[in-house]
Amino acid sequence: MKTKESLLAQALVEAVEKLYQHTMNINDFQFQETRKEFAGDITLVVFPLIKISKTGPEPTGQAIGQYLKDHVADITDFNVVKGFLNISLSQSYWLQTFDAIAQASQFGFASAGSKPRVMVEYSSPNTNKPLHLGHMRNIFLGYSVSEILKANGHSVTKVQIINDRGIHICKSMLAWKKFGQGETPETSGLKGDKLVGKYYVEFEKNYRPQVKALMEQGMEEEVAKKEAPLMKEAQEMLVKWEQKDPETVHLWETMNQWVYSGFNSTYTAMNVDFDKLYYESDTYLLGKSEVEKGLQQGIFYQKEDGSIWVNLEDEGLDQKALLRKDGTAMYITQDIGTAILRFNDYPDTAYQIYTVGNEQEYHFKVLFKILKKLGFAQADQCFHLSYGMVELPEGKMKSREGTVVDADDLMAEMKAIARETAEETGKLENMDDAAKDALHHTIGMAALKFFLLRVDPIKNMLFDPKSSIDFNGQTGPFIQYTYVRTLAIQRKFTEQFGQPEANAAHPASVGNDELQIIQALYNWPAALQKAASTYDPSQIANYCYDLARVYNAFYQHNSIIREEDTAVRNFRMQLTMITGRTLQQAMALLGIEMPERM
RNA sequence: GUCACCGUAGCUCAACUGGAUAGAGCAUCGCACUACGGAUGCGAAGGUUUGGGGUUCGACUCCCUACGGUGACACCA
Repeated sequence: MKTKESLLAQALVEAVEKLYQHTMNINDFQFQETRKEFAGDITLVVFPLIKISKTGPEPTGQAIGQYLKDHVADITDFNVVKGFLNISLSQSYWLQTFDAIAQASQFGFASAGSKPRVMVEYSSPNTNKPLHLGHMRNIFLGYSVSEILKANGHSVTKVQIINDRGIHICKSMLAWKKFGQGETPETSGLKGDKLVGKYYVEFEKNYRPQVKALMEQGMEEEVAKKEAPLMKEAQEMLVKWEQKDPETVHLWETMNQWVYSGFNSTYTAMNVDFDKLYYESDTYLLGKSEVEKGLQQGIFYQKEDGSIWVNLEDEGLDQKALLRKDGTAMYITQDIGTAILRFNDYPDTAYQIYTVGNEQEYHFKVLFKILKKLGFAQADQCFHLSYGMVELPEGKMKSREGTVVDADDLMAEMKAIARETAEETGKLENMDDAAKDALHHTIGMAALKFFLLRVDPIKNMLFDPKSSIDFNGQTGPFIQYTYVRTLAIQRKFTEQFGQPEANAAHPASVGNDELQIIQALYNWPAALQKAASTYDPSQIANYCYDLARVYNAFYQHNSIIREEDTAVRNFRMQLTMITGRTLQQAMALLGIEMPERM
């Protein structure tokens, strides 16, 4: 396929040479989309050229426009408005472009493995709490970015690090031991992660009054938090765990299994997956030894009390502790170990992308500098895919404030709304219950994923549970509906006229609505590339919405099956099919499935 | 206190990275319609892009400044 720019390139360079005796590279010209209110398919911004032409923007535009029109067959017309040269391209150019798009089975996708391997980390939950709305943004983002990078030719390894170690786990374990009376997911009917989460809350419920009581006796809050009997017990448990006390380790393993099976069912419902899981309990020791190695090499230094530090003041950062004076690992220690382990596991990895909330920007800045100091060249390219919070109207989402939106609950709610809406329309009467149920889930997830992904990741976003998520307008189901309609039309077309021919002759001329669709399809590769280079799925989401909207406008004003002219009818059918295909392939990059009916 | 990010219609979000008259959806009002799938389409109304300076042919975008909202600055994770 010839891009609009490449169509003009040669003649444009020539034009400037002949008219102004100046040699320019095609990349030096500035193009943009022509605004709707003007005639044209592509616009050259002429302001930058007036220095060369030594005349005003108008005459420059006129002169270049005329030259182009005279020398490029596919340019039918041009106009100059202020400093903008609007160029109109022939219908035959657009028809050829459409043919090229239609023939590519995965238009816009780069061939697999043509770019280096990238590792994408996402989700990475703690094992003491169920997944909530904040995780959902993380998970959908990470999954989508992985798919987008694959579509752009990268090999991708999807991973997560599971924070299965530390005092927070011990809190759940302790509370379960004290108050659980042997409760299990089987006996309680609770999902494993919910059960463990319940005992985490239980711990806090009993722990807080203890702290309060100590403070009332005149103890400082800091001290009271450490001295409360429950906390001391939890600390003892952590020590026992580190000493590999069999009973403690066994309980830890049992409760972790509960959590993992709970998480897995949530991941299945979300339709996301991982290529490899990393566990903090496996990586923190490696982190420790790497830090010690770094100390020997003089990259880090040790204070008198025995703690190990790195000095990043040269880099404009601070000093940072890497290992406590008692020799135990910290959060960053573990991350160092994990990163190194991953580079060892997948030596062809060019860099890692960490999908983690923006509150950890400093942490990752530090981490990448440390990796660099340790001699990992990949550190330069490592990227913190930082995203903003999902805020609730009443205030931020923080588990301690008790305003979490649980992931499983929310998915169930979305599904219920999808069911209601579907039943109102009543189009699914001859579908069996299992298929309906799966469909409602697909639609509910589309609404949810699209809602979370259509916003620029770096921005904080708002989720209002009361108004919930819309199914009309700029939404996932709107796009699904458009897709489903393209299939319905195709079915009916086939009934009446047989399979649509892929290479049917084009009509003599096509209307503006049709051109709009071709142009929207043409824009897909650019949207995909931008999404990949900026790690931003919202580019894909907004593209899908645009394409669906343009198609719907066309559909509303033009007949397809009832069109009598065979060539026109076939062509419109082709447009319909390629639109559907593109929507389906694009939405897949957001992790959104397209149903056959809805 | 220092630093980072954000601030666009009543609300939720866009704006091709410096380009034309800042665009969509929701909500409001009004149309279209035997509709090939109406979870639709068309239109109206809604904006001093938080305020104030600057840079230049041209600023939502870059710089400075004030204000507002987040967040980070632990031998927490």
